[in-house]
Order: sequence, then C-alpha cells, then structure tokens
Amino acid sequence: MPRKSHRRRIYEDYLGRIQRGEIGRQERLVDTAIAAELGVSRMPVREALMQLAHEGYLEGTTRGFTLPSLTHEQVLEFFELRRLLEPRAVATATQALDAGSLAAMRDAVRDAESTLSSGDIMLFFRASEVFRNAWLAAVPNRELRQTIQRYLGQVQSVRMATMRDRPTHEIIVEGQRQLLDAFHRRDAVAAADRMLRFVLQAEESYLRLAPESAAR
Amino acid sequence: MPRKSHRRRIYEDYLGRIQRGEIGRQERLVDTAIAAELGVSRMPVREALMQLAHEGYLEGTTRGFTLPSLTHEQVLEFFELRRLLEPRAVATATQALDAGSLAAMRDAVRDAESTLSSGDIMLFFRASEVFRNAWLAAVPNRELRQTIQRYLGQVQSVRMATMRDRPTHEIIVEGQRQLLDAFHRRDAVAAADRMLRFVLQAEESYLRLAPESAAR
DNA sequence: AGCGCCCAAAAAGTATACTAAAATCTGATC
DNA sequence: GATCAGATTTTAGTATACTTTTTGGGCGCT
Repeated sequence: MPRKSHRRRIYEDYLGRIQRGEIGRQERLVDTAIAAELGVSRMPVREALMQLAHEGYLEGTTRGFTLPSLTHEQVLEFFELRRLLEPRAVATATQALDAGSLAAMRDAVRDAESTLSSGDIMLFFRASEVFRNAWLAAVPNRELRQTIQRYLGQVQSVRMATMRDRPTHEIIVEGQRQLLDAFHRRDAVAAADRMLRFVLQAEESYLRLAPESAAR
Repeated sequence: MPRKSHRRRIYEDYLGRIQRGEIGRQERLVDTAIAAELGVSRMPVREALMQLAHEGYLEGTTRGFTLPSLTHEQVLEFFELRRLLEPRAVATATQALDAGSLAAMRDAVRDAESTLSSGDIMLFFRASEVFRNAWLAAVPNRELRQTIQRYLGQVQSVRMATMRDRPTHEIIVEGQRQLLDAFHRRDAVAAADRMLRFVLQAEESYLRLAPESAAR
C-alpha cells in the first residue's frame, strides 16, 4: 500500500531534520529506537540511516549515527570547494532564474533584514536557506547543484554557529542584498564576483570565530 | 571472525570491478545471485550494492543494479565540473607530490607512450588510471579529491570509449607528458593551465565521437 | 583508592522468511 | 495476427531472529 517505501520516507524525513538543524550534535540515532517509535522493523530505518551516512549527512559510529564531526581542516577544505564552484553556479543560475524564484528571494532578503533589528536568529537562518535554495534550484547543471548540496548539508552546524555572530549577520544580509540586485539585473558577472567575495567573507568570519579550535 | 564485514568486502570487490571496467553495460547485478555465489545471505550484498548506488557507481532499477546510463547532457555537466575543479586540484598536487608518485607517473607515461605503437588499449587504460591516481592522491584537500573521484567513477565508460579513438589516444599521451614535465619542475601554474587544456581537449574528443547520440 | 578483568548490555551485522510489486509469459479473444 | 487479461516468475522491500562486536560497568584484587 505504500506508494513510497518506508526507507524512502524515513530517509526524506531525517534528511529534512538534518538540513533544518533539528538534530543535536550529541544526539545518537539508533535504528532500533527509531523503528520502535515508527512501528516498523529495523531494516528500512537502518537502510535510510546508512544512505544518509553514505551521502555525508551522518557519520556511522559503533554506537549509533551522529552528525559528522568536522575538523577545522575539513571546514577549510569545504571553503575551497565553495570558492571553486559557487561563483560559477550563481553565474549560470542568474540566467535561468524565473520570476517566482526572484520573488521568493526578495521575500527572504526582507525577512533577513528584519532580523537585524529583531535578533530572531532562527528566522534569519530559515530565510537564508530559502534564499540559497532559490538560486541553487536554478542552476542548470544538475551535477554541480548536487555537489554543492552535498557539502552544504555537512557544514550546516558551522553556518548555524557563525550566523549568531552580529558582524557576520550584517555581512550575510548585505551579501544577499547585492546578490539579489545582480540577479534582478541579470548580471551574471556581478553575481559571480559577489558570490566569490561572499564566500571569502564567510571564511574570514569562520576563522575569526573558531581560531584553531575544533570546528563543530 | 571476519575483521571486515561481508558488506565492506563485497563493496570493495565490486567497486574495484566497476573501476577496472570489468562490469558490462548490460550486466545486471542481483543481490540473490551474488549472495548465492558467495555463500552469504542477501543482506550484506544488497547493502553493498545500495551503497555503490548511493555513491553514483551503480543505478538501481526494478530489475537489478546496472551501470549508470549517462545522458549526453550529464556527460557535458561532468565536463563543467572537471573544468572547475581539476586545474586547481593539479596545482595543489604539484606542490605535494613525492618522489614515489613522480616515479609512478613516469612509468605510467612510458607505458602509455608504448601503446601508441602497440595499440594495447587495455594497457593504455590502466596506465592512465595509474597516472591519474598518482596525482589525485597528492591533492591535499580531501573533500576536493573525493568529489573528483566520485564523478570520475561515473564517466568511466565514456573515457573507455574515447580512448579507443586514435587521435584522442595521441592527445592524452601528449597531455600526460606535459603534465609530468610541469610536475617535475614543480610548476603549479603550468600544471593547472595544462590540465584545463587537457579537459577541454577531452570534451572536444567526446563531442566529436558522440555527436548528439545518447552516451550509452 | 587504583587497577585490571570479566561480564552484561547495546548496537551493528547477518541470516532467513515472508510480502509486495513489477516484468514476463501465456493463452484466449477479437 | 494483434492485443489484452491474468498467471507466473523475478526481484525489491520488510519483518524477525540470531550472532558478533563493542562498550561500559561492576567486582575483586593489590
């Protein structure tokens, strides 16, 4: 009777939770516990969790699955990938964005701006997700898009942490404003340039906030 | 008593077969059949095959796992990724290569040159693998390396096909010669430039040999 | 109290069995 | 001869039970 398999539904459920930052760093996902909660057997749960692990969203330990613990070095490595891929990605997206995506990004930037005074970090976080997902969905190269999505899922917790920092908060909102402007003007070159600057600024923020220490 | 799990051994076994091109395009990998052959149950085999599918090395169909069937568009998308990542990757590898890797690449280029007259395509193919794996292993950025490896596994069949073409054969050997020269001189800039040209040439070869048609 | 050893609990791994869905085959009907 | 319905087979999906490995804790020893 299930049009989608249990495995697939559980996979999508937990992928969403991870991407929305709903899984704590110390939380341990164990197949038997989840299976009992959902009223299914271990196997579909186990396979869903293993799939998430294979895709880098979780880390399999000998005592349940947890969020991957990134080292300082790994975070810097992801920033190198971002520098290489994201400028090109936004450039190609600029030429493919439709009116709906542009409107969604306008709303997202407005929400993000409002959090500068309200201090609502969770809204800021969600608005940033909306903004990013909107342009990312417009990237025509599917493989490029998936590659970016893969590592973005992994650095979720790092982004979460840096976004709580006030100067970083302002930098991100300003970056989104200018990217949006470039999108509206269909200026792919400006978008690429701004995105590269954006990534470099994010890296600086990270280095300033996490000097030497383990990345979380 | 198995130090490694069945799943892991089967995974590594079939990953190797795929990467060495030992799996035919029409071949269907079915867990029950493999399990019977190996004398184990379905589950470890199933999980190994699913892991390979999650990582892009196989495609799960309703009738067993097969090699992924790439569309023309997908192949072009992978070439875009290669243009973005591989020049940077070789540049950083240039500065990290040790003597052993350099020696391995010298031997590989020598083997590849010999196949220009002998026509031994399989030796040429293996030598190219050795050459590529040698510099790839020296890329310090682990995430970058893994990203490259992921898509290289998928375009295996396309590479196989283009390498049978005589002009392409010559282009590849010449590219390897010049890359090796840059590596020896520790000239990261030259290596990056040559790799970009190499990827562009490979793309041209592909377009010439597979005009419009599905990529198999 | 500190140390190690052994045992029990927890979780991964594997085996087996059953169910569901999809593809292929078969034969009847037009 | 073509086509379609149903049966059969093949394979994926799930459930359950058993085994192995790992970990943490208790217990005795010094």
